[in-house]
Amino acid sequence: MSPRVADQDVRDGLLEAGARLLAREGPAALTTRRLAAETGTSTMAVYTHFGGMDGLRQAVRAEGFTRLTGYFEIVETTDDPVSDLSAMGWAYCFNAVANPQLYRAVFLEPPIGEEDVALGRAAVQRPIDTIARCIEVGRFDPAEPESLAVQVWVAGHGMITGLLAHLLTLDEVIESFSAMGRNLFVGFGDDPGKARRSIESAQERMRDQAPSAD
Amino acid sequence: MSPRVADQDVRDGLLEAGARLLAREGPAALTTRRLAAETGTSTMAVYTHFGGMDGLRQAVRAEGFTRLTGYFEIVETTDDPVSDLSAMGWAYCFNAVANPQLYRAVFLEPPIGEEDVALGRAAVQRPIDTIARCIEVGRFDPAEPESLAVQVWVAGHGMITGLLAHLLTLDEVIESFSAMGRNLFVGFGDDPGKARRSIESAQERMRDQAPSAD
DNA sequence: ACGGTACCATAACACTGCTATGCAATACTG
DNA sequence: CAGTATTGCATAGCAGTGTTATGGTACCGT
Repeated sequence: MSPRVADQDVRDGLLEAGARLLAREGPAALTTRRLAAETGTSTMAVYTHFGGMDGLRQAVRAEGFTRLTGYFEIVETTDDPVSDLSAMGWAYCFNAVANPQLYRAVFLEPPIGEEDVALGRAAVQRPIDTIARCIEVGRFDPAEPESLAVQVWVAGHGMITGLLAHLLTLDEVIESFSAMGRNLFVGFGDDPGKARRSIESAQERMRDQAPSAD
Repeated sequence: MSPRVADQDVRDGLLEAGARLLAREGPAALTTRRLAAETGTSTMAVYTHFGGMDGLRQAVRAEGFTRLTGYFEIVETTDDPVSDLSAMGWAYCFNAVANPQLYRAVFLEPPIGEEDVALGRAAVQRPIDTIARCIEVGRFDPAEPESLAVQVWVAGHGMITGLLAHLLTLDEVIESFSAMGRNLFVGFGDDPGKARRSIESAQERMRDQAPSAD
């Protein structure tokens, strides 16, 4: 199929340039001719490697998922799973704020293929495991971790998209983040005081992981 | 400025055709030439009336806000403000499911002009008033209604966008809708039993307001 | 009735994704 | 090792896009 090494180089170059162009100049900059100029090839390379712009966008989308997984992994596991979960929430926000255009492409565009949905669900596996741990140690009442994860993700995703559309300010997001976290965690069964302290400790843990423009 | 009546007719025709094309065939169908063909004029009409495609898209956006306001207004005010608030949540979802492309254009695109943000905040005035009523009658603890409204909107918006991106299923949305509502309302100070009953009554009230394709 | 103005139809420009064609270099095959 | 087959990309072109410049035309105020 793809025996030569140089082919993979061109493919990776297009993917890297695509993610970079999208992140820095927005979706309008993601054109075949621009990609050809950036990678020193021609527009046809996009078709041989991705079948067209839609295919390349889908690949960039997958790249965004893996980048998100990376953000989740910088959160270390402690003996306070609620704090870990909150920290992942902040990591999620940092990823979105650091790469807003990529976040848009990944989570707001309608999926080209169904395999993207599978990729997305795989990316949130670690938060789901953390929620399961919250249940195991008795912080949350027994429940389906996936069901709780949906609520947590909805809260984070809703805040991020509201922020990206300029319908919420950053201050509102920060305030709501803590408030919604408390309300949800207490609703899940956690003690109000413990929930508040876990959320604050997460904020402390993530303070130095400030978002850096990519 | 605009003395003749026919001018307004052309403007309204473009706007109506724009909203219809966007709703039925998606953003790709929203082109100058297509609009010209639909309204029986030429591409220049878009420029005289809206200054370009961006201006027309912005106008369609505003149309989407007013349509949302209309959905809120079909919810009658009762003596249970928590039920009213939940019913508006369902109305919000119905609007989004009935006009997904319009919802995308209104709430997911980055705002062209800041006046759109003001329009959006005006559209959610009625839910905010309802939250204020929840506080007045003692169902919610004293708080800034806007602060609580942000959390409610974030929950609804997050679920809708997750649904539109095929990252959530309709079943997940319906389940989460009730669960998040309960968790948030109880966090706001409501009695768990009362919250549950109000949400269920809202679901009952809105049962016949099923979303119809536009 | 006439000047002025606002509106729109026509045509063109630069740009987009995409396809057909051909060439060059690689990989298989005897 | 020679010859062929195949893969990958460069070139050029097509149909489509938003936008602009240029006219013409119908209206409005006087």
